[in-house]
Amino acid sequence: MSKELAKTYDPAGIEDRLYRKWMEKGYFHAEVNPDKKPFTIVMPPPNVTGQLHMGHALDETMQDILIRFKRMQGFEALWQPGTDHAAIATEVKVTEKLRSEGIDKNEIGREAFLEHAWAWKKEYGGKIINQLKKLGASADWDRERFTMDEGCSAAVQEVFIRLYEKGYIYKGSRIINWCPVCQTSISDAEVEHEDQNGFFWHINYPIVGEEGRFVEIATTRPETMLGDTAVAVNPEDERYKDLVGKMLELPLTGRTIPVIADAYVDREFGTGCVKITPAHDPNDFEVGKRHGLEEINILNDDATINSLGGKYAGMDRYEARKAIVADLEKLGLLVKVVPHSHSVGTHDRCGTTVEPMIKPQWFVRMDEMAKEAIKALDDGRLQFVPERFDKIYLHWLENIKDWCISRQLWWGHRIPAYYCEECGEMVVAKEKPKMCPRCRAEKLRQDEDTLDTWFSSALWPFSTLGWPEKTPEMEYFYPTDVLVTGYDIIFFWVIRMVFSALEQTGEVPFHHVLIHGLVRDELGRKMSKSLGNGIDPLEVIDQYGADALRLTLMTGNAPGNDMRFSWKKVEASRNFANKIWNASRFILMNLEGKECVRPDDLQDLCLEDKWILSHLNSVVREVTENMEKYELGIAVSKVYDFLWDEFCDWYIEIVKTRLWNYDENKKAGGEALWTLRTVLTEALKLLHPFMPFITEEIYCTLLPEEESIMIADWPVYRPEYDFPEAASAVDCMKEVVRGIRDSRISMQVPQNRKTNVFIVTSGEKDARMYEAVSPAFGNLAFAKEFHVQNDKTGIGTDAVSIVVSNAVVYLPLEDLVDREKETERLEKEKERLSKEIARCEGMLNNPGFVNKAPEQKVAAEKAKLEKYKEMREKVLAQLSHLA
RNA sequence: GGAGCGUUAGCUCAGCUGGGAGAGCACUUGCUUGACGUGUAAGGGGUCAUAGGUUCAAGUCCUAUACGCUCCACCA
Repeated sequence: MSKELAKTYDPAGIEDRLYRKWMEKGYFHAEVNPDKKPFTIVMPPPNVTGQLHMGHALDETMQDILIRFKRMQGFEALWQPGTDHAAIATEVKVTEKLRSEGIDKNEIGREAFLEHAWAWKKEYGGKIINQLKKLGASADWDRERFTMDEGCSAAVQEVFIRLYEKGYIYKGSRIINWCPVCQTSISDAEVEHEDQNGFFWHINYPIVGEEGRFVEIATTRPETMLGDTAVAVNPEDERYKDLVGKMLELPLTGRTIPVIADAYVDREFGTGCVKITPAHDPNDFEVGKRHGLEEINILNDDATINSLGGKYAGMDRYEARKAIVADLEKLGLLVKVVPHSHSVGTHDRCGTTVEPMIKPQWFVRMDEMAKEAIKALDDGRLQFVPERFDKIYLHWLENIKDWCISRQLWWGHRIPAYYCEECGEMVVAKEKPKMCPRCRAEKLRQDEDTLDTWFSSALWPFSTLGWPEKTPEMEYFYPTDVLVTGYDIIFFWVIRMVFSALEQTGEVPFHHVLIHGLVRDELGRKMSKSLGNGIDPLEVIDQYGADALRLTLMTGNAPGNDMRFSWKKVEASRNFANKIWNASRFILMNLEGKECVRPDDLQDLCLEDKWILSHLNSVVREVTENMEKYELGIAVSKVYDFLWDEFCDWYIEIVKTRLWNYDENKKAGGEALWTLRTVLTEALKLLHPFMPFITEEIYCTLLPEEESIMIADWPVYRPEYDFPEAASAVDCMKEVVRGIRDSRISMQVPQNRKTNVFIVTSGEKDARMYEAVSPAFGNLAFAKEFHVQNDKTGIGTDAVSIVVSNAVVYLPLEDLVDREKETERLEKEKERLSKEIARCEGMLNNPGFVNKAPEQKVAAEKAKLEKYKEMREKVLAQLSHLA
C-alpha cells in the first residue's frame, strides 16, 4: 500500500508480488525440527497434465487454510505437494495428440510413446502447479513430488514385491471390466453404472431331442449367446425341474448346452431361465465355476466378435446384436421383445460401455487388509469429518472385492514381473533377473502391463516422505494429520491409502479425513466439460482476486455438503475485501504523522477501546475453536462479522472524534490509534488463512517493522484484554444509539439537526455508567450534549422517549415530534414487551421449568422478566404522558 | 434392493453439544458526514416439509410419511 491509496482494493497488482515474496523468503518450506511439533497435510496430487477446476480450488483452499493456521500456531507445518501421472487420463491425451499429428501409438511402439508422454509431462506438468500458486497455496514446493519419480517408483516396486511375497498380490484369469475403447482392464471403482433403456429379448432355445419344445430365456445382451455354455434354472423351481440335465440346442452356433440348476437364478425374474455366459458376465462366471462350465470368450479387445463367432465374426458387438436378433426372428426363435430399463456399466473416463471379460490380470487380495482398515476406523485412529462418511467407508470395505491392478497401458509403473521366454517361469523382482531361476535360460521379458494409477497414489502419504527409506521426514512428519478431499474420491483413494499405509507402515496415513462436497453451478448441476458449465477458478481470480474466490468457497458451507457457485457470492466476497481494505486505509491515513500510544496500564483505555478488545478476545477464542474442529465456514463468518459489524460499523465510528481531536488530546487519539491498529492486525491474523494476500498487504503496511503476517503468531486469548464492564457499557450505549436512530427516522428528523440527549436512569450505578460511556457516542447519537440524570428536569414537553434496558432516553425534538407517530411507536414497543413478558411468565409459571431447568436458566428468565416489566412500566408512563 | 443427504426469509445457504429464528444477495425507505455507494442507517419478509414421540423446553434428539438429490448393489 502506498501513501496514495486506491479507493478500491485491486488484487491484481498485489497477489503475484506477495506470492513471490513468500517463495523467496522460504516460508512454505518445512524442515524436520525437533523444537516444534509437526503438522502435516499431503496434497491430493492433481493430474500432472490437468487443469485447475473449482473442485481443486475448494480442496486446496481448505488445505491452505489449515496449514497456514497451524503454521501460525507454531507448528512445523508441512504441506506436501505433487502431481499424479494419472495413467489412463494422460495416456488418452497423449494418444490423441499423437493421432492429431498423424502418429499411431501402436506403430511407434512403447518406448517412443513413453518419450512423447514424458515430453508432454514436461511441457504441461507445471501448469497446474502454477495455477495452485495463483490461488495462494502455501505448499512446500521444494518437496514437490511426482508419482512416477524415482522415489515414488521405488516405493511402488517395494510394495508390489512385498505384497506379492506375502501372497496378497496374485496373477489370475478372472472376470474383469474391460474398456473396449481404452483397451484396458479397469477396476470396479472405475465403472459407473447408469440406467439405460434397452430391451429384453425373449429367445427360445430348442430342447435337444424334443421336437417343438423350447426353453425360453430372456436377455438384454443377445449377442453374448454366442458364448453361452449353459442355461440355468432355480433348483426349487417346479416348472423346470424336469429340464435339469437336458441338453439344449444353442441357436446360430450348432453347439448344444446343458440345463443346470443353480440357486443364483431368481424364479420371479424374467422367464426363470437364465442363459449362462461365463466369459462375459460376472455372475455367470461364478455359476460357471460352480458347475465347471466352459468359458468361451467371443469378443476381441475392441469388442468386435472374434473368430469363434462364426458368421458374426468381425462385427461390432451392437452390429452383431442386430444381426443375431434378425436371424433369430427368421428362425422363429424370437418370442418377443420387451422394453426394459437396466443398469449398464460404463467406463468413468470415456463413457464406453464396459464388457466383462476373462483376462489374465494382477489382483490385490483385499480381505485381510480391509479388516485392518475397518479396525482403524472402529478404534478411532482414523476419523472422518463429518462422521457420516464412516458408513460409506465401512460399507465399501465390508463388500470389497479383490482389486484389479494391472492395466494394459504404457504410461505408468510397469509391473515388476519377468517371464522366462523358454519355460515361462515368472519372477517378481526389482531388477530383471540375469537368468531364469528354473531353466537358467537368459532370455526374460518383463510383464507388459502397468499398474492402476491409484496403486501409486495409495502410497502417497509415505512415499513422498521417503519411504521405504527410514528418513528423518518419515520419522517426524508421519503419520500425517489430516487429509482433505471430496467424498467422490473416498473409494478410489482414501480407502486405498489407509490399507496400504497400515500394511506397509503399521500406522494410519492420517488421523482425520476432512471431506468436502462438490462445487456445483448456479443451477445446482455438476460442473462438467460436456455441459460446458464449468467456471474457471483462474477467471474468477483474474476478475476478483484469489482472496475473494477463497472466501466465496469457504462461506456458508458445512463440511461434506455440496455448494453452488455464483458470481453474486464472489461479489459479496470482493466487497468484504474492499471493506477491510478501506478500513485499513482509514487507519493508515490517521496514523500519518501521529503516534500510537499503548498506555502502561490498559485499564486507562477508554471504554470503547476496552469493549472492542474484549470483543476481539472472544472472537479469537471462538474462531480458534472452530478452526480446530474444522468448522472453517463458521470460523470465517465470525471474523467477517467482527470486522465489518463491530470493528468498522461501531468502533471506527465511535473513535472518529478522538482522531479528529488528536492535536488537542494526543493521549486519547493515540490510544485510539493503538487500539485500531492492534485490533485490526489481530483480526487480520485470524483472517489470514482465508484471505492470505490482502491480509499480508495490509499487515505489512500497518506494521512496517514486521516481515510477514504468515509467520506472525496466531492470536490467543489475553486476560488483559478482558473488560466485561466496559463491554457491557458499550453494549448498553449501542442500544441507546439504535433507539435514537430509529426514532429520528420515524420522526423524519433531518440529519444535520442535533439534539440534546437526556438519559434518565433510576440507579446511581447506571447513571455513572452512562456518564462514562455516552460522551464517545456524540456523533452516532446526533447529540449536542448528553444529560444523564434521574428525573425529567429540563427535557421539556415535546420529547421523543426511547425505553432501553436500564434507562429512558429523551430527545427533545419539540416541533418535530409527531404525537401520533410517537404513540404508535410506543404502542408497538409495549406490545413487544408484553409478548416477552408473557413468554417469561409462561416459563416461570411452569413448575416443570422451575424445578427441572438448570438454576442458571431460571435465574436468567427471572431477571429478564424483571427487566421487561420495568421497561413496560416506562413505556406505559410515556404513553399516558402523551395522551 | 440397500445406504446416506437434503427440505429454515423471494434466492443461495449457516445454525456446534436442545434454552428467546441468522447471514449474504434481492426488496423498501433515508443518507453528496473528510475509509469505503464494492458504502451507510432503518426496515419488511419464516406455523424451520408433514404427523407423531422424548423433554420443563425441539429447527436442533427419536419414529414414521411426502418430495428432491446422491452413492452403493450381479437382478439375467
